[in-house]
Amino acid sequence: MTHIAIVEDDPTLASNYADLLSREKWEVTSFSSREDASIGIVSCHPDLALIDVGLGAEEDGGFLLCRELRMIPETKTLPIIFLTSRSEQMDRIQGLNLGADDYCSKDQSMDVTVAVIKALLRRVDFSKLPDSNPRESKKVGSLTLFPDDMRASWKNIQVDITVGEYDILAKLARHAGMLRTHDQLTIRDSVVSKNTVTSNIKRLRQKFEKIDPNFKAIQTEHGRGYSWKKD
Amino acid sequence: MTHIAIVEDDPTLASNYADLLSREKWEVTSFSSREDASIGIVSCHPDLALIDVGLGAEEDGGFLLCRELRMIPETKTLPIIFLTSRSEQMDRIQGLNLGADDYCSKDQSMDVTVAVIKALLRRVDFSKLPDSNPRESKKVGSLTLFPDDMRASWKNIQVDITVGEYDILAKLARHAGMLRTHDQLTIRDSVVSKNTVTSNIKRLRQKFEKIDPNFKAIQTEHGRGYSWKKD
DNA sequence: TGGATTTATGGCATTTTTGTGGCATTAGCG
DNA sequence: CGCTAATGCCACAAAAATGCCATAAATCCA
Repeated sequence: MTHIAIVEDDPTLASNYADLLSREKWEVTSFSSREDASIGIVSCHPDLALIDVGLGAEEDGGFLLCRELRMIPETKTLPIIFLTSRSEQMDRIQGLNLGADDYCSKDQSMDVTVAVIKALLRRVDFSKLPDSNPRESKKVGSLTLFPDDMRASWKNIQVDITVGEYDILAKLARHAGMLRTHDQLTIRDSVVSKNTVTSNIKRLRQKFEKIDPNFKAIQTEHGRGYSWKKD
Repeated sequence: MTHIAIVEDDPTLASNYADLLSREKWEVTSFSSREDASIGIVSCHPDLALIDVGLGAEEDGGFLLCRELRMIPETKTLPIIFLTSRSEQMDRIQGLNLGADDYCSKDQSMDVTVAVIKALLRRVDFSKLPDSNPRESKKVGSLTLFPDDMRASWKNIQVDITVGEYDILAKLARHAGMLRTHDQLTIRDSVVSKNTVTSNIKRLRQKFEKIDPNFKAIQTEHGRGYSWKKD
């Protein structure tokens, strides 16, 4: 699954973007400060980063972050798109010169942002070698997540889960040991009933137990939510 | 030397751009009509093309050209930047959906254009692949692809497929075993024609099954996309 | 311990996604 | 210009995924 990082300090906007991108079936990780982002992005290695230019107190925290990321080997070539509320052309030039790939005005429709992201992802994809790309995977104890195709395996046995299930599983496992509330595990709009999460957890457990009757990694924290127990 | 193609029917503008780009030490080739460009670009294989949207008599000759180029194997992944005098947001989305990489308004300073070009070149450069000869036939299990004439054979029996079908087949088979999303299998607009991929998959399966009733190499991964199963 | 609340479960309804055949439109070519 | 094949589009069918509900079980707290 394509993984996109958002760096935006306005919580409302951040969640708007998160919603929008989730709807495109992309995995989203949000950061609200430059400090969080520069550490987090390196460790969660997203496929693309969406960065608000006017981040933090400084007028151009986003630019600083971009410069920073471009100096770190792991993120030297990370596709970066700037979000800007001001639409002066200097911004665009400055951003591009710092090593960003493109920019989007926050004033326009978010459809534009999606189109820009898609175009950039396509460009990056064009140049992926067919064979030299081993399937990316993330290991959390006995669990292995394969974001590329939204699959998972437990003790090296492939578990046959659906995309919705993967979504929840990934959210749990990515934050292993930490509590995830119902809301945090909800896939789409928060309008849907809470049973949805419950149902998916149920199905996940069933599928894992079919492989390993002793499976206990999904822990329910009564009244709070769920968590993934590292083994 | 980086080689850039300009497609612009206003001679004054064309020469302005040519000057500007030459100043960046880039080699420039200009075309003034869609017809010239579609032939010329294929044969002079530039590193990037700058295309005026309002090319020729039609209001959107540039779009037509882009679509054309995206269907020709040699220019399928050519970096394309649109030049537009109108700056409506629909233009940007439409252009991007046609497979372009970015756009620039002709109203702004040309410095912006240069910055955009540089950003795109940088992105392409990040991932220069040791180009394998695209003319060589490629074998993937029982399947053999012949890029020259866009044909394919299955167990040494020639399958009579069309270019559009070849396109999708190649994308699937070249990434054998890996998931290809709907978006990845289509170059053009994914909003208007979502069934296009489905239709082509359908036809491909039909044609392969006619040869080999047991054909199962195209696997659908529900909610994810399709993949080619190695045999 | 008992009642209130939260979570688990199985089954079923709904929604989403994919497959199929047919037809309309378009591109390519002589 | 007109013919033919390719392509895209649509409506409906089939399959899969997802959400919902009633009820059972578990947990919490007074």
